[in-house]
Amino acid sequence: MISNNIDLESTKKSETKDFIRQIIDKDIESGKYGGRVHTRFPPEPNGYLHIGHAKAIVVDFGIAEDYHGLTNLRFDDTNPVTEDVEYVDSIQADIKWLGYDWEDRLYYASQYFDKFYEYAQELIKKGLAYVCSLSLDQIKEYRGTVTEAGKPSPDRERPIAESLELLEKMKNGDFAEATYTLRAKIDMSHSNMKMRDPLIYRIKHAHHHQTGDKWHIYPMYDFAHCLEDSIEGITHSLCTLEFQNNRILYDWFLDALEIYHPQQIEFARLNITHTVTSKRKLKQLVDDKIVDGWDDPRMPTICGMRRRGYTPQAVRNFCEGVGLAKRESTVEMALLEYHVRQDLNKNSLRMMGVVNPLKVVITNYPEDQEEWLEAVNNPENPEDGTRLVPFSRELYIEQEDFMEDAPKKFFRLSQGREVRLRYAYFITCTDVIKDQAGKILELHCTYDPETKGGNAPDGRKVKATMHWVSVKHATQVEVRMYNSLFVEENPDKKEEGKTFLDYINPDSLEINQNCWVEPELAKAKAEVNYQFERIGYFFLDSKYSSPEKPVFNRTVTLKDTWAKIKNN
RNA sequence: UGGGCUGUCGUCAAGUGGUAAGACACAUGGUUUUGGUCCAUGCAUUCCCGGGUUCGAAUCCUGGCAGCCCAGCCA
Repeated sequence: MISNNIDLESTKKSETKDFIRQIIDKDIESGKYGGRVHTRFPPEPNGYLHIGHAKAIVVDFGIAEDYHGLTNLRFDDTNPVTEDVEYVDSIQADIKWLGYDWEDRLYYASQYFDKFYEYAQELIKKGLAYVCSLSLDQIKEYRGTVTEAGKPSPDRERPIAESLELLEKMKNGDFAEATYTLRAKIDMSHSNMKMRDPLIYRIKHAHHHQTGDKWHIYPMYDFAHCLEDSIEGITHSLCTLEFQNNRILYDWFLDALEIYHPQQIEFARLNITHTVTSKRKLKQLVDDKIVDGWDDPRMPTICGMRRRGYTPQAVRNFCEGVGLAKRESTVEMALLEYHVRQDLNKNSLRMMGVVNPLKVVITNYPEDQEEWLEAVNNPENPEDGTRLVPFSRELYIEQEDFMEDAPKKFFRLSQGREVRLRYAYFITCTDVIKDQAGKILELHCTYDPETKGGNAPDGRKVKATMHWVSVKHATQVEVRMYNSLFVEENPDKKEEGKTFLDYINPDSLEINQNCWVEPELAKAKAEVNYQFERIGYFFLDSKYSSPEKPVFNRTVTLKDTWAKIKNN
């Protein structure tokens, strides 16, 4: 009885809702939108999606899903000079990869351009907008500052008919860029700068990837976005904190036009330590060839994470795990890695591969003999079955797994010490063979035939189990180890004269050419996550790997308790 | 500086007047043919600071302080 109550209580607490879901609960209760929940994900097609967008996607699609609502994918393509179809394709691919579906609701802001134009005319007719002839610099000057009120444009009281006519000419391409703008007539002394007669249209003689050369004027964000949401019947327009100042305008346009009015709700964007997510900075990493492209496995882009071997489920779990609130925050990279490991532990195939080989000769094992030993593919999922791994006289083990004059806490191989080779035998190191310079060339060991499979009939124990591959049967592969791109938690931290590029980690990529894997791994498939036992999770590189020369990306390391002990 | 928003463990984050959830990280033990996984335990006498209201305050009032956003014909 008592424990039941405790369970109930703890369940309830762990399910507390974020502030947006609380708002939606209230809206549903009050019948605000007839119980509907309809969100949208509105990227501008001017760059690749990154982990920050992933959170927005999980928020937009996830919330709608929770309430059995809908989510539209809408390209907010109101500025043709920065946008490109290249991005509309990649963005769709990335959202699909994350596992979300907008069904037939793919929209473009540009498909509403005619409607926007009508709304603009209506605003003029209501005396709420005017065509302004101020130059760029003048507009800036007339706007005032945060502490000083602005002053009205000389065109502010332009007759309605004249504004209408001028707007028509702007639309037809009769004027040069930057000669005229359409502005909302609001309040030049408003304490919120956004309200000081914001621009509605600007002239751009630009080719648009969707509408071609039809338009010579393009709408500004504040005018367009609320209308897009209104036209699509969005209920909750979720966006990031920096738009808080814009909400007043969002509401103003919809009220002025007296049309369907969704509500904008802002939440904090996702920041992660040891990386950057600004479009400009990511682009610079690509342009300066610091990384291998937008999909470099070190990039926080969705395509980068995909190439590295992160799974959609891990990324989604992470995004859900970071929470949804209004406070600016930076999540530790460790949390992302935790979710990646969590997913991969359940869903990866265990294999054996040696990254830094050290040759071992089993001196009492017959030279011409080989055995194929059964190994479990995934102890977390018996359905993944077993495979056979070849064993023979000459093996490779990991250099790190042998130490001369080993300390007490080192459990692995050393002279005179016995360890287990996973799924194979107990071996004992008898001799260390070195060259004249004292460099270790190989190890001589003996094996105990009684311990086949890894258990001693006499019940004796060993402290370590090590991975290995048979030299004769091994395939050489390339393995790429990735470390964080930046050495500083916050690459944007301001030290005098430094930029984020000064905190690039010189060791963010280590390429190992001389790695050896078991036969099953030599046949590794693309898009499958593997665990190299005791090392980490790996994924075939989509760019450089080939059947002749497999290239593996390290997705993430295994947690390494020994590394901690060693470093103390 | 005018306005908008935010300050709860190292990092996220619940909490909505009844005596500080949870996760990651960290630490310590146990299990283990991966020093992985898993399991157990510990980890904020205190919520940016000061004053007030109250039997009772992270929650209410008040005065400070700190951080972020806004002065693109970007979104």
